[in-house]
This record gives sequence, structure tokens and C-alpha cells, in this order.
Amino acid sequence: MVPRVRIKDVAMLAGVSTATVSRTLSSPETVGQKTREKVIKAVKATGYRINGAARDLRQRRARSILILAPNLSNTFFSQIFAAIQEEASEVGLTVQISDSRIGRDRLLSLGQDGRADGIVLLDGGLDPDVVNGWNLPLIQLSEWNIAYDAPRLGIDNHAAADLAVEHLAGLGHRRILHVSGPQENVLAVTRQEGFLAGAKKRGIDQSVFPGDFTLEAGAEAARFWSTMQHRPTGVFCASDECALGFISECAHMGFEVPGDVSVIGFDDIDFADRFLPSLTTIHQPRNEMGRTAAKRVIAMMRAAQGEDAEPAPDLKDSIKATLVDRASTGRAAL
Amino acid sequence: MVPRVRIKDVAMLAGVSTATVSRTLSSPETVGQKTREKVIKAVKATGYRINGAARDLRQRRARSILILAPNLSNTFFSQIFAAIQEEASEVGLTVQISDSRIGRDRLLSLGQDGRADGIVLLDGGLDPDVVNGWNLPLIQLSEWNIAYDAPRLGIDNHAAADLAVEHLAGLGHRRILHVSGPQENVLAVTRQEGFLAGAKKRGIDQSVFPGDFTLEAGAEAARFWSTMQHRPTGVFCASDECALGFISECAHMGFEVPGDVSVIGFDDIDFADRFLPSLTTIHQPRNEMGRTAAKRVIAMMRAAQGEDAEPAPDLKDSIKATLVDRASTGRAAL
DNA sequence: GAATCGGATGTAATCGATTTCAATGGTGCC
DNA sequence: GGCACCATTGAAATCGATTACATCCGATTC
Repeated sequence: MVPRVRIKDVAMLAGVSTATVSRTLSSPETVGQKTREKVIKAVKATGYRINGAARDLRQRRARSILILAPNLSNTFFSQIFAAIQEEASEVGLTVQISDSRIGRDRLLSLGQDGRADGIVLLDGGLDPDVVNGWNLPLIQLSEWNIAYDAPRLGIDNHAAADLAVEHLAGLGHRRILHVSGPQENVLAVTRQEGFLAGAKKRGIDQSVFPGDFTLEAGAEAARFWSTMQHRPTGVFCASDECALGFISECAHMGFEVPGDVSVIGFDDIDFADRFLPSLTTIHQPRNEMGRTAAKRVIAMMRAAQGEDAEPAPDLKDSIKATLVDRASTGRAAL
Repeated sequence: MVPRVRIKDVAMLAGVSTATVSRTLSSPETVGQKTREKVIKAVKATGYRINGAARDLRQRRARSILILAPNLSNTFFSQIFAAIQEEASEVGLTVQISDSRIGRDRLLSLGQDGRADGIVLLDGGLDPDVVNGWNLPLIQLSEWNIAYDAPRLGIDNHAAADLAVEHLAGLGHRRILHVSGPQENVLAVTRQEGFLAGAKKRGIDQSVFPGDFTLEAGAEAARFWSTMQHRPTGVFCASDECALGFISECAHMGFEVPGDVSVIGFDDIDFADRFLPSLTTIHQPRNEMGRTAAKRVIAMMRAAQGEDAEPAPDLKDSIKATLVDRASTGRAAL
């Protein structure tokens, strides 16, 4: 182990005080020309890097954003993470990630140990006491929970579900099955409500199969669907994975999509476009979601640290979901 | 903003010194029964949480692992991230992630600002000076670079490619096309070498189409394939995305998989199993990879901090890739 | 020439924990 | 009873930066 270079070493080498070195690095304009040069030379010579822990302690901030999601391996989050990290990196912040289902105590610690100064929360299922107990700038993204005392950002899931129904109805489908997500999930419930409202509004014969967003649930729903007496001709799945599972199982059972049944998904994951048939779905702009959430929470962090000379930039609150019409939906057979 | 509770406040409330509070929290067995109880009561009453920055500074460690990957939105990494975070969380470490393509200086800082004490590197394309300059426990995962002075972990890509060739050859294919990855990528090059060696060994007529792992490259390769005079009957793609792109484009052009051409991918991403046809591919155990890498780097961190009373657990170094035989490959037509 | 001003720099306090070292008091043994 | 020992505890040093405050010095003003 090479002994680390400290600010004192640099100061000594440059023949100045540590205060001057610190100033040279953080606000060079307050240091004299010649001194500045000496210091910079010494910094280069020693390969000095500021010790983050020391700086964080003194400044009572962590220069770090914490992302919490209920399941890091869910590929839906990947682009969101990437977008947040990009925004963060741009302003010199680091990014921590953690699964949000790691136990109450650990979770509380994450938000209270002073090593993060802002949070992007992608989980609406946590104990509100924990979330509100963090007392940090926080934004809810995608999922939400009204008990959390924090702004939220995401698409209008109710309206998006209505888009799906509208699309199927427009193609002449009069019987539609909804494969829902887990009932404890806000997104699932809201999409289902949107579906039900949309179906009712249009006088459509609806039914719901309880799923859980997974491929397997979709496959199971397909098997159920095949046994129905009056088979719905349209199916709206609460997630793309679920829709792919449905279609895949249909193929195995000898049904054609969209010939025998039109299927529409939700999310527009990467493979939706390349699946066979390509999947009609509701597009969630995940990149934009991550980016906007990051900007928001960064603005909140600035404000919390009293740097809010200028007000936080005006960011639009709601993100617009759109329907992408591909090959998995078609006219209803008569 | 609620003023944070400091250790001093707890000490005062419990009527003891800060040293005793600290000890109660980190090594309770050294504190008297009654004192311990008083302190714990005071901790609960105040809701005290240790300030991470202060502790990190004093102990000269960060309790954090840094993950670096060339593109966070690549869904191949999701499971790896999840596995690493799980292992880390279990031993009380936090996880930072960053794109590894953020510029030399930022990158150097990440490994030198003392806010991480171990690194899992998923990028073999960084400047070796930067990587070796970190001087932190580090493990290379999946991708690697011999110029990095650090252990590596991953599957044997050469052998895995041979598995693919063997499979196709076993099905009677005598002409095989390889859709490669970018030539500056170690994985791509090694897989290609394995392919070439495997083909030569078996007297197979080979050709290579230069791709870049993406869906689009696969589609492009398919268009190229369709124009070949003696069309290969087997195709080995360097990634699953690429294979899906190939198959999808084939379908659009009216070819059948595996009727007209057998396609095999690489990685076994989540959707490989549910694609139509389901994709024969080389399975990379990403969960195990992440988990093992995390264990390794944690052991290295322990050793670096002098806690290596016991030697690091004996972890197997190489991870085994296997071929998953699904529906996208079949006997070669005569 | 004295007083004033302000830019550049240094000294020392500070952030909030951990840990070394010394002091204390109780216990057991002779 | 006296002494050695051990378990507890506290005072103060420490980690490595930032920053409030004091100081110094040359230039400007009257």
C-alpha cells in the first residue's frame, strides 16, 4: 500500500499553508497567480486527490445520490439508472444503488448516515415512517405512495391504460382481458382502474386475470384465456414481460397473434420492438424519467444546502406515455 | 431541517462519554451491562445514527464497493449488479455504480477519493494507467485486460464459443457464419477466436460478419446472410441481442428459424427463453458471476485492511458457461 | 507621511466519529 | 489488610479536509 498523499504534504512541498492549497483547488480566483502555480505544480507532482470523507465531513454533505429500487435485476430500471448516473456525474455527484427490500433498519441507515444527500425512490411499497424519517431531498419515480411526503414523477398510468383500451376498441375488439399486476402495487392497481374505466366507458366486455408482471404470469394467463368460453379477442397486459409470456404461450398452444388474439403490453422494453410479432405497447420514456428525476432531486439538494440563489429550474412534472402501434395487435375477427 | 443528532447528544442524555457510546455501538461486549442499557435507551430515544463520513474518516475506509461498467443501461449487467449489491449489503457495505466512460479525471478520482475501498470492474477497455493507479482491491469481471494488475473472473469465452460450434456441427451444419462483436472488445475477439478454432478443428466452412453485439447488427447480418451465395445453415452470434435481431430480420424476410437457418446466441438473457422461437444460447451465470466477484473483492478488502486473520475463502476462479439447447437450432437441411 | 483599504495568506477551530492511553474501582488472593 | 489484576470508563488525540478570523503588506487617499 502506497501511503496516501494528504493536503499537508502538498502544502509543505509548495511552501504554503493547507488553507491555501484547499483554496487553490476549490476557489482558485482567491489565490494569487504565482502561489496558484506553485500549488498546482505540487499537486501534480504528488498526485494528490482530495479525501472525500474528510471533505464530506467538514462540509456536511456527501455529494451522492441514492437510488432505491425494489429489485435491481429488473431490466426496466437499467435505463433509468443510466440516466440518473449521467446527470449526477455531470455535476460531480456519485451514485449509490441499493435494493429497497433490505430490511427496515439497514434502509433507515442508508438515508440517515449522512452518506447520501438526495434520494430517488422507485418503490411505493416501503413503510412511510421509514421514508419520511429520512428527512432528505427525495423524489418518487414511477411508483409512488401518497403517504410519502415527497414529490413524485411518472406517467399517468390511468390514462395510459385507457390508451390501450382505446386502441383495442378502435380495432373492433369488444371483449378484452386484462392481465393485471400484483394488487399491492400502485402501478398495477392504477392500470387496472384505468382499464376498467376505459372498458366501461366504451361498453366493452371486460375480464381481469390476476398476474404479477412476470413472463410466467403471462404464460399462465394465456392458458387461462384458452379455456375461456367466449375468448376475448384483445388482451391488455400490465407489463411487456407479461405480454411476451402470453404471446409465447399462445404460440406453443397453436394460437396466432394477432390472428386469434391481439395483445398489447406496457413499458416498451428494449425487446418489444424485435419480438415476433413485434409488440404493440405503451411506451414509458425511461431515459427522460431518470433524467428529469435526477434534475429534480439535484435541484432540491441545492435548495436544501442553501444554494438556492436561483430558483430550481422549471421542470415539467408529468411524463407523457404514448402508444406504440406494432404487429401484435390487429383488427378483431368477426 | 431537523438538526441531526450527534454522538455527543446521546452521550449527554445517557450520562456517559462519547467513547462509551461509540463502544456500545461497535463492541458492546466491552461495556458494562447497565451502561450498555442506558446508552441503548438514549440511542433509541434520540433516534441517533452514526455519521458515516466521520466514521469513514477516522477509520480510513469507506465501507463501499464501486462498480464500473461501460454502459449501465445494458441489461446484461442488471443481474450482476443485483448480485453484487446483495452480497455487499449482507456485510454492511454500500454500492456505488458509475459508467466507466466518464473521462479520465473523474474516473481516477472515483478510485482515489477514499470513498470506495474496493472495485468491481466490468470494462476491459480503460487506460491501464488509470486502473492500476487506483491502488485499491479490484477484480475484473466478465471483460478483462491483461494490462490490468488485478485478478479476473469470468467464463472461458474461447471454450464457450467452441461449445456453440460443436452444437451446430453435431446437428450436421457444415457452413457456419459468425456474427462477431466489436474488434476492440476482448470478449468479442476471444469468442471469435474460439469460433475459428472450433470450425477449423472440425473442418467447417466458416465466415465472419463484423457486428457490435446489438439488435441492429444482427438484423444487418441477416440481410447480408440472405445475399450469400452458399448460405450458411448455421449462425453463431456473439450476443443474444444480436441473435434476436438476426432471427427477427429473417422472419421479416420470409425465412424460417430453424427451418432455413439455425441460430445460436450468447449470454442467455432473460428473454432468450421466451422468444419465438426460444433461443439456443450459451448461458452465462450472471448471478453467480456477480456474487463470486463480490465475495472475492470483499475478501481482498478485508486483507488490505489487515483483518486477514483467516485467509480469504477458497473461491473457484472460473465460472462455467453451458449451452442451453432450445428451439432456434435444429438439424441442417441437406 | 499617516491612515485606510483590500487582497493574499496563515493560524487554528471545526466537522463527528473512533481509539489510545490513563485513571478508577472492585475483586480475589495471599 | 495490602496488592495485583482486570473490567469499565473518560479525556483527549486523531482522521484530513474546509473555513472563520486574524494578520500582513503594499497601494491609495488625504
